[in-house]
Amino acid sequence: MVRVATWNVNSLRVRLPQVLDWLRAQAPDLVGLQETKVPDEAFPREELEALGYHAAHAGQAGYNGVALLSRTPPRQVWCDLPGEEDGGRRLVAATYGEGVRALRVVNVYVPNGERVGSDKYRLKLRWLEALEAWLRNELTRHPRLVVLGDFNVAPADEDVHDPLVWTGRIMCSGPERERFRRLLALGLCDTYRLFPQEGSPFTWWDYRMRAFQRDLGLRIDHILASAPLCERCTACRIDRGPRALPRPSDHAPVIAEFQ
DNA sequence: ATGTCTCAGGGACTGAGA
Repeated sequence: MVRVATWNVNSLRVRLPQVLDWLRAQAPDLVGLQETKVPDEAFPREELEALGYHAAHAGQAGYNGVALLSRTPPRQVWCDLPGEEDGGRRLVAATYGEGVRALRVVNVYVPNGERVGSDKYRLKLRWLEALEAWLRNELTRHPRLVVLGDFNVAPADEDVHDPLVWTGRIMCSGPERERFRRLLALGLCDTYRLFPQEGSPFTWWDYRMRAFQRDLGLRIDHILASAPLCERCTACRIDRGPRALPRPSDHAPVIAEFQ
C-alpha cells in the first residue's frame, strides 16, 4: 500500500513545524508540496531527512515553489513545464520504485489566474494547455502516473460552497473547468470522486472573513491517477486538521491510498 | 471593509500575490 498526499503549505519555512508534525502523524509515503516559497539552497533538507524523507525541490525566492517528499529516493527528476519556465517554479516530477511497479508522480502548482479576463488568467489557461500536452507524452512513458497538486480549479459546482456566488469567477469559470476536464480526458481519474464522501469537500478556505470557521471553501487541490492506479485506489480524503491550527496554511492536505 | 497571510525591500512599513 502506498499513501500519496498533496498540500499547499503557503511558505515551507513558516509552516515547517506543522509539516514535520503532520509527517510524523500521517506518515505518508509521498507528498507533493506547493508554494514552498523557498530557494533550493535554503530548502530545509536536513529536517526532512531526519524524518526519513528524500526531497526533489523546484523552488525560488518569494513565490511559487514545489517539492516532492518521499520515503524512497526520487529517480528521473524533472523540473518545470516546457515552454512555461518564465511563469515561476510550478512543476516537479519524479519516479519511485523499479520496474512494472514504478510510480511516476507529477506535482503541480497551477497559476492562480487573479481574475477572469486578466493577463494572468490567459496565462493560466495557456499553462493548463501546456500541461495537457506534456502529460499526454508523460502517460505514454509512465502508465502508473499520479498528477497531484494545487490546480486552482474547482471542477464542478459540488466543489464550491456557494455555486451562485462563484459562477464564472476565477477557479470556477467555464474555460478553466474545460481545461481541467481535458486533463481527465487524457485518462486520469479524480480520486476524491471515486468514493462516496461525507461532509464538505473543500480543500481551500480564504484567510479572510473567517471563511474556514464558516466552511466557505472550494475544492481546488486534487490527486489524479491513471487508469491502472485508479483500479488500485482504495481511498481519498481531505485532512482538515492542519487548517484548524493556529497560523495555518489556507489549504488542507489531501491523501489518497493505492493498493 | 480590499475584512488575511506571506514575502521582498530595507531596516518601519508598503505593495504584490494569492
